[in-house]
Formats: sequence, C-alpha cells, structure tokens
Amino acid sequence: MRKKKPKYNQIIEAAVEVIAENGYHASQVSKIAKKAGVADGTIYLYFNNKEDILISVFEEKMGQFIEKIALGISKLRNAEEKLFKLIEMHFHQLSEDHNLAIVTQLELRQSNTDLRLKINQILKPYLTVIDDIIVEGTRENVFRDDLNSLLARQMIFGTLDEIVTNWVMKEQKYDLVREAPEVHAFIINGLSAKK
Amino acid sequence: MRKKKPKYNQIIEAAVEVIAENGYHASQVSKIAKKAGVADGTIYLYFNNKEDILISVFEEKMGQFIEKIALGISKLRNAEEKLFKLIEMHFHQLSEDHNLAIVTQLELRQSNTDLRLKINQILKPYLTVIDDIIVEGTRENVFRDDLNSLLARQMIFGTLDEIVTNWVMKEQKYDLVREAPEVHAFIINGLSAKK
Amino acid sequence: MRKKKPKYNQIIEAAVEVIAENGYHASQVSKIAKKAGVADGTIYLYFNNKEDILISVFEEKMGQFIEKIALGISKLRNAEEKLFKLIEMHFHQLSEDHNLAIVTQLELRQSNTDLRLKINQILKPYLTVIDDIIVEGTRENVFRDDLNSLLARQMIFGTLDEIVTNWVMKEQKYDLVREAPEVHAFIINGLSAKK
Amino acid sequence: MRKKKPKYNQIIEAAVEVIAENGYHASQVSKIAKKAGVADGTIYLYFNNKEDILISVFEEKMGQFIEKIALGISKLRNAEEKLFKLIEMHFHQLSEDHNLAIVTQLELRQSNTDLRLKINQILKPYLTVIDDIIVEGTRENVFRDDLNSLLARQMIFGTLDEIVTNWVMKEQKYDLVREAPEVHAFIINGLSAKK
DNA sequence: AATGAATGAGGATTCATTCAT
DNA sequence: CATGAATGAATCCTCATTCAT
Repeated sequence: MRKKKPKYNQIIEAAVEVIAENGYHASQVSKIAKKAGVADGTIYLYFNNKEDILISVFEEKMGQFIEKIALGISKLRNAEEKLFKLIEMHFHQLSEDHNLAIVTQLELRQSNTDLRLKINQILKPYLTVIDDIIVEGTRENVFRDDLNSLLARQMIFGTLDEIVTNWVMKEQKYDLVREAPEVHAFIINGLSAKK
Repeated sequence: MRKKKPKYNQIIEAAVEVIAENGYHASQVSKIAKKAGVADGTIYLYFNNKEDILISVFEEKMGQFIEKIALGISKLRNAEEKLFKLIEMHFHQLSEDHNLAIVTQLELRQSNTDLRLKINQILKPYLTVIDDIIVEGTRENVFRDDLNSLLARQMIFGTLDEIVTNWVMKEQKYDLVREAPEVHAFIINGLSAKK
Repeated sequence: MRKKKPKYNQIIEAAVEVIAENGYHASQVSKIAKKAGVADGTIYLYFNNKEDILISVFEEKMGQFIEKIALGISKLRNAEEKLFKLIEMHFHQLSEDHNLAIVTQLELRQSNTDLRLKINQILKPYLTVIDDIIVEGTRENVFRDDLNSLLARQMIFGTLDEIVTNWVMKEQKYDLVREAPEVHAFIINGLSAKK
Repeated sequence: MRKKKPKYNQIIEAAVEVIAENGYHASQVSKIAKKAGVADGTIYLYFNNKEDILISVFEEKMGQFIEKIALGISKLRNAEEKLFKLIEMHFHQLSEDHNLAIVTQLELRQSNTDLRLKINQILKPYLTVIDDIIVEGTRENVFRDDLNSLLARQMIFGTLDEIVTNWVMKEQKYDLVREAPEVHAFIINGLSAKK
C-alpha cells in the first residue's frame, strides 16, 4: 500500500506547507518536491499528477480529522453532547494546525470545479457523521420531528465552515474553540421545536 | 460614467455567461470578447485587465443583488420579517439567474487571494444589512440579549451560502426558495433566548 | 504643400518632445497626438504611418541642421576653416536643442533597419558637405593627396557622432562646443601629410 | 558553470544567426529555440528572459573579441604598433563573422535604453584597452602631451565603429582589413603633436 | 527506485491604423 | 478637415509532465 512509504507522507506534508506558505496558485510541483527533499520526477512515482497530490492531501488530513471526531463522539450518549463535541473538535483541530486550516479553508477552494467535486466526496463521511447526529437528535426529540435533515446538515456545516473561514481570514487572531458553546446553542435552538 | 456605455454591460453579461459555461480557468478574455460581440482590444477600453472584468461582474451583480434586498426589507417592520424577506430574496434572486449562481457560488471562488479580498469588500454592504437585522432583532428581544453579533452574522451568512452552494452543485434540481421558511425558523430559533 | 499646414509642424514638434521624454519605444502615436493637441486620427491626415512621422522629424530637423551648416561654411575661404565651422556648428546646434540631441543620437537609432536606411538617406546631404570639404582640402594640400576620401568622411562623421553621443549619454553635463578645437586639430592632423 | 553546457552555446549561436537573418525585432524566442534545436522552454533553463539572451550574446562575443585583441597587442612594444594591431584585429574579427558584425553594428543597437546601458558596460573593457594605448602613447611622446584622453578615446572608437557600420550597411562588399593602415595613419597623425 | 534536464502548449495585453460620424 | 471608438494581430514565459540514465 503506497501510503506506508515514507516519501508519500513527506510529499503530503511538504504540500501542506508549500500551499499554506505560497498559496494555491504559486504551489508548483517543483516547490513541493524541493520542500519534500525529493526530485520532481519522484513525485510521479507516488502520485498520478498534481491534482492527485492535492486530493491526497485533503484525503489524508480530512481522514484523520473525521476519524478523530468520529471517535471522540462515539463514547457520548446523546445528540446534544455529540454535537457539542463535534463543534469543539472541529474548531480545535483546525486551531491546532494553522497550515491545514489555511489550506482547507482558503487555498484548496481555489481549485477547479472537478477537484472541488472530488474534495466534496472526501467530505462525505463527515457529512454522514453530522447526519447521524441529526437522526439521533430527532429520535431523542431534541430536534423537531419535521426537520428537513438534508437542510439541517447544510445549516450545521455551513455555519461551522463560515466561522472557521472567517477566523482564518482574520489571521487566527482569536480563540476559535471559545466560540463553540454559542455556536452549539445556536444550532440546538435552531433545530429544536418550532415556537 | 463608464457604466452607462452599452458595451460595458455587454461585456459584463458575456463574462457571466462564459464563466458559467466554461468555468473560471477556461474563461479567456478572447472568449468573453467573442460572446460580447466586440474585439479583444475593446475589452481594454472598458476594463483595466482581466481581473477588473471579474471584479466588475461581481460588483455589478452583487450591487443589484444587495440593493434589491435592502429595498425589499426596508418597508418591513421587524427583524423577523426582514430576515425572512432577506432569505427569500437571497434564494429567489440566485434561483432566477442560474448563471450568476454558478459564477458567485463556484467559479469566482477559484480566484486568487487578491481578487478574493476585493470580492469580500464588495460583500461588505450585504453583511452590514445582516448586521442591522441582528441589531434590530436584539432590540426587539427576538434575539437573546447576550448574542455575539459577529458570530451570529457568520452563522446566518454561512448557512445561506452553504445552502445555495449545495443547490448549485446539485445542478439546481429543486426549488431553492421553498427552503426559506425552514431556514428562517432555524435561524430565528437559533438566535432567540437560550433554553 | 503639406509642410505649410500648422498641424504638420505641431505634430513634428510634439514627436520630438514625446520621444525625448519617453524614449523611442514608449512613444505611441496616441501620445504624440495628445501632446500635439490633435486627435489620433488627425495624425493620419498629415502622415502615412508612424514611420513617416519619424522620418519627417529627422527630415525637418536635420534639414535645418544641414542647411545652417552649409550656409555657415559657405562664406569661408578654405577647408580648414570650413571644417572648424562645421564641427563647431554641429556641436552648437545639438547643444542648443537637448531634445533633438537625445532623439537623433539615442532614440531614433532604436528604429528598425528599414527606417535606419531612410534616415541615412536624409543624412546624405550632410555627408556631401563633408565630402566637399575633403575635396577642397585635398586641392589645397591641407590633406594629403592619396587620401581615401570615403574613408576620411567616415572618420570625420564617426568622430563627431561618437563625441556627441557620449555627451548625450553623460546627460549633457559639460560644454560640448568647447571640444571643437581639439577635435578639429585631431582631424586636420589626421588627414594631413603622412610623416 | 552554465557556460560550459553545450546548449548554452547552441542558443547563443542560434541567437546570432536568427538576429542577423531576421533583424532584432523579428527575432522571437521561438525562432531562436527552433534554430538551436531545443524547445522554447529550454531557453529559460539557461537564460532568465529574452533580454538575458541578447546581453549574453554580446557578452560572449564581445568578451572573446576583446580578449583576443588584448592578447594580440600585449606582446607589442609601443603604442603605435598596438594601435595598429587593435585596428587590424577589430576589422579582422568582424570581417570573419559577418553575422556577428550585423548583430553588433546594426541590430543590437535597436534595443531599448536599459539593454543599451548593459551593452555599454560590456564594452568598457575595450574602452580601457584603448585608454591604455593612449596613456602609453602619451608617455612615448607619440601623442601630444596636452591630449584630452577621454576625447581621444571617443575619436578612436567613433572612427572605428563608423567605418565598420558603413562596411556592414554596404553589405560587406569590400575588404575591411585593407583600410587599417590608412585609419591607423589618420589616428596617429591626429593625436600626434600639433603643427 | 530516483533523478532532473528537457519539453511545448497556452493566453493576456498593446497599439498602429481605420472609418463612421 | 477632424474626431476617437473600435479593431485584432502578435509573443514571451510558466510549469506539469516525461523519460533516458
């Protein structure tokens, strides 16, 4: 399996750094190779093309991101707690890795529509985690029973995503995790019984 | 005033169509010129460079977008009604102009960081409209008094933006405006008194 | 005759100024038109094309330049005096009109080979003036009798031209006319009897 | 060292040929690449940009030109002999390489002011060689003691340059080297004691 | 497996010239 | 005579990818 090879990870890490430092469009394959300490051609022994590097960056990093969140909420008993944990971990993980935050919130969004669709595929497991919380919350009557669950997911994800993007664009000057309770309250109230 | 000249608008309209059809990166100036029915060089009588076309597209289109919404809510009496109108009009306007929706939700986001900053400037008046509703809602006690208004704005905008983007990516197969009431309920409940 | 029309001269003068200020390659027709106070299209009522403007600039200015020198030396009795007057007037006239000096010594030389050949045609009368002095000097036995007159002319013109070019490139910081006696001595000695 | 690489020289040689054949302004990078038998992009592995090719052409060719002359005159005992050798070699070298003569005398002079300044820098060593001969000649009392040495250098260089340029413009139809003795006599006499 | 020199397609922009008014 | 808006041809350089070593 290719992911076991050390150079694979070297290249992935180099790509995150290079993109965070230089921006998406100024991140040439040769720059990534240099930062990774390999020859340009070596990149192509591990990745099919440049797009494959970027997808793999997202895949690897979001894979860990999602896995940790999935694990973190698995021990919790109800939707409300799970949602809080998800928000907190979402914010926490991106707070901890500024480069990753820049890459996922700003730089990779400059990619073309094709790549963006692939990125969306990688996000699906995360959306599924959110969907599961919504289903659980509905069952627990924390959320109202006539909830449009697809819409609810978009509202949750859109809210979190916009908040993180704003934080990144403001150069991470404030504590993102501290916002979690209010965001949690906002979503819980938003999705609970109609007045 | 340059905006009065018919060719200026011809070029703006052509740019929206070309970008929606071909995607951001495949939208050459020559393609825009051809669609607009002018010579390549004529573009540069009305715009300084390619970036200026794109900024102007956003400026013109979002200017109208925001103006209409600002006008539409101005007659309404309270924050709740205004918020509903804003959501409805936000969805309605982008529903009516699929090309514009594609361009604003997907294509223009592929631009480089410089252009993105300029686009953010253009969005500011819209964020101000949202801010005003939040202030009004807080005064009317529709929203809770300890609301973090900046966060609230991010939640509202993030929610709307994500919902529209999903709709665009699903190729506008369903009626976006029909979602307005539930989104409205979500936001109102989210921002009202804590349990 | 086109040269009588006032706009013809306006354009010629504007061209000299624009080229001296901006350099040959940055001297667009539109800039010349603006400086001349006429519309771009008006240029083409008086000149066939851009090259024609440049040739005419040289023609007009060098025409006067040569005419004055020819007149200045006509009263003089012998080749030695004539040569001195020619050098002095050559230096004097270009000293008096810095813009013209810049244009003829530096800027017009950046033109393409075709234009340069036409410029050489215009210079011919000046070369003829030099040739006449050489013939006269040979007859007077001031110059040696086995002189290669074509070569002599090239030596005279090359010397004067290089000296003026150096003066222009050093931004005309010293008095060019003061060099005349030494240059004169150099040429006279150079062309006189072999040791 | 880049200059050892064979492609570097291939490109330099191709540039001389292309410029001599097509003229300065019609010498596209792609034409040079084709003549050199390399891809367009390869040019940029050896040169920073088009201007860098042109400067390097002059640098390489004039470097050799000057080096040979400096070497050729180094063995000689006095200023008079050195000057003769310099003239002869100046004429000889350009006679031997018609393309180079066209490029240095006509085409490269069409370059913009920036490039011209850089070309002047490259010429400096040659002017220094001339200066040294002038100093030596003055010491040897071959040249008069009140000689303005800067002016003398301009006279020498201007004379040689104009003679070569005329020869190039007359399509190299006669034997340039044959002119050397007379040019030498002209300069020696010109710079020797006043009558 | 690893290298890195070589490849070559692709596009924004300028500006001399025209011609309808 | 005069205008000036419109035209459209023409080119340098970048960088993802290949392949001989």
